[in-house]
Amino acid sequence: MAKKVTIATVARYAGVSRQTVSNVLNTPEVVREETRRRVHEAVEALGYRANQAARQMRTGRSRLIATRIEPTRDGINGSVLDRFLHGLTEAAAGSGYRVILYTAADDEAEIATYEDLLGAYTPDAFVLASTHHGDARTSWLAARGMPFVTFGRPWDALDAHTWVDVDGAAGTEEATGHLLGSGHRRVAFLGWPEGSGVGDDRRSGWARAMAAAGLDVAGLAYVCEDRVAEAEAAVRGMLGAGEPPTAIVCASDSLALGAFQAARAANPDAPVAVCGFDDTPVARAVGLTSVSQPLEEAAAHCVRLLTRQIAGEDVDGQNTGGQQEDGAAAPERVLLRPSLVVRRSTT
Amino acid sequence: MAKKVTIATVARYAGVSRQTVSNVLNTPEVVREETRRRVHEAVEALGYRANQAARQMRTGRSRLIATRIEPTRDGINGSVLDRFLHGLTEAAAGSGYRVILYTAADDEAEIATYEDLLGAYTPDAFVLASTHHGDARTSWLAARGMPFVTFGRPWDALDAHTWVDVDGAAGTEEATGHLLGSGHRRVAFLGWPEGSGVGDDRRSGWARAMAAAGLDVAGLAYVCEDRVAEAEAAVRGMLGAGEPPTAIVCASDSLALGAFQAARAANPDAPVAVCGFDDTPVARAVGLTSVSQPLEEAAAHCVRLLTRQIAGEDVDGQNTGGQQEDGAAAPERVLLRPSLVVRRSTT
DNA sequence: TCTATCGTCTTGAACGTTCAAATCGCCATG
DNA sequence: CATGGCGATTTGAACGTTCAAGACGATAGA
Repeated sequence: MAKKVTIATVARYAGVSRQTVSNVLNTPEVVREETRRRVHEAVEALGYRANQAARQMRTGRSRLIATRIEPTRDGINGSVLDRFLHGLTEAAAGSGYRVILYTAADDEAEIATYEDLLGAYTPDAFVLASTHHGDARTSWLAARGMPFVTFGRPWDALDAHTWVDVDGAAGTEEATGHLLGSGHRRVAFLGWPEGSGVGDDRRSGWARAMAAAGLDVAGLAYVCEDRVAEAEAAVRGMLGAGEPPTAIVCASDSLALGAFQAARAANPDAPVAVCGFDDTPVARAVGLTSVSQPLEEAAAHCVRLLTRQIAGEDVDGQNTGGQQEDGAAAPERVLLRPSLVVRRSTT
Repeated sequence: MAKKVTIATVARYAGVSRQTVSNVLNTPEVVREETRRRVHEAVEALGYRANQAARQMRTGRSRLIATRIEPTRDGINGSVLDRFLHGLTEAAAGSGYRVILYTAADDEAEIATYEDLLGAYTPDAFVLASTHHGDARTSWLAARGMPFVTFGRPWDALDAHTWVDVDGAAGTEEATGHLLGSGHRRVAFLGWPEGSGVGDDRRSGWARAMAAAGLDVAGLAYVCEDRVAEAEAAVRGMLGAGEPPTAIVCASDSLALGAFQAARAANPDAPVAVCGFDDTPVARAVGLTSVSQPLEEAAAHCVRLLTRQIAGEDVDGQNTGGQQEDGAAAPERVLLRPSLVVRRSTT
């Protein structure tokens, strides 16, 4: 059972003091090159790794990023957050951070978890997904000066805090444009009931594209809950009515799958074109055209913005009040453009 | 900015010493009831939370469970591990543990990550999924005496270490039995190429059920890669041949979806019955009968077995060699029974 | 030559917790 | 009445790291 290798072990091996080893690892520029080399050799030879707990004790930094893992949703779109989580873990590791998970049934429970986590593991930052109107979590964290980033806009006030999001409207706009380019004129939109930021945003992209083409959208906007069966029923009704659309842009792959099934049932040979959102495995499997979010990129931005916030905390006194010359004080926003993956459901 | 609340703050507030506070929290039985009450009040009033880093320094325990998050697979079945991960996070929280994530491209990279993690964050245990023949990770961890559990059997030697798994064979057996009960006689199996533990296991359940019913399986076992398109092609061929099956049990929902599409295309009015595995969102959405794994339960068992291993470590010297009266030394195995979710694809 | 400065390295202290040992009062036992 | 033991609590030390301050020799400026 090999004894634990501490900084003292390395120091003895290299014939220097503890602090010199620490300096080699944290502030190499203050130590002579030859010494640095010797210490590195010792670290290598002994397989030394800085103990995170001890480091945290002294510095107050845990190099941990906390985020919530959601219960699998009904729908098909759950996989989006999982891909994001994977991207986050990778990006974090690239910056020397690890991701620690928690669950919470609702916002209130989540805030209780914050208190727990902050007391015990003291993560350096939080990543919040699934933002919504009147989100209580962000203000709680902001009030405590905790660094955090949301993946998803704060739908109430865009400049409230740092966030990363994907431009859903641009996605549906591109999808609609793609259909218009194929000759479609009656392009419908199947979305969620009004009031959800994400849903309303996606609808607006469709409306914008239609308007730009000089087309009337009256009677072409449909609404239902985010479930396959409901979408299927809705589209069945839509196609049986007087002047049915020839293409449908959907707010999610769940809706799109339902629409796709209804379309094929109504006319197996030349079904109505259907376009989904999120490019989930199902869309790939079924051959559904869909809007794809750059999740890995979004996750990388989250980590980048967080590390910047954390670093900014160190020089706290300077940022508040003075000229924000370095811009570290102003919350940053990143809006990424999704891309359209064209498959056979729109050809 | 409220000062940090430490054990010393609580001690002063309650008029006792540090150690007494520590005792109230860790070994309440040694402290007088009245004192205990006073300390609890102080903890409550000040919102005290034990600092994990400091605790870890002293005890060597981090109360962290490390597990890997996989890159999203091609298929549809990725959601299985995500549900498991969610269950794991919840179960861990229930036992006072948190889940910390890492990624790794392959086994070798994963082992490198172990060294990193063990040096820095020193998790108390690991949970490994996606076990396979000749898994190098388990022996590495075992050699270092690291507590770990795999979700998935060690396919080489069942008694090698502690594991939790779902009885895939029982699942396909039940699915096959369900189809036989509906009057089907020519029930085919569509699985993965031989050599994967999971796949071979699932095939064996089907074979068992067929044998029990006295049916011949010659020419009824099909094989293809785990992709929707390939399954679709395979089943198209199958149904065009001389004596086609009337029902197909599949090793995954990906395969089942492909089979389902081919079946409906071949005969929209009375398609061949199809049964999948994993009860993924897609199966739910499309109406595919599927075998459902009790993932939350599996995760809970993992945590239970881990905490037991961790606790067993403390009395290390006693367990080795002596009579294993308490059984803590022998690796435990848990095999859970999946359940069949019947939907319209088999009626 | 004396002092100041710089580069390099070392020493003591502290972070918050728990372990091990010591203290103290009290009661039972010989 | 001395001794021992027990229950309840306190005190000192240690975990491994980094910060703050200091030491030491060499070089430069007055």
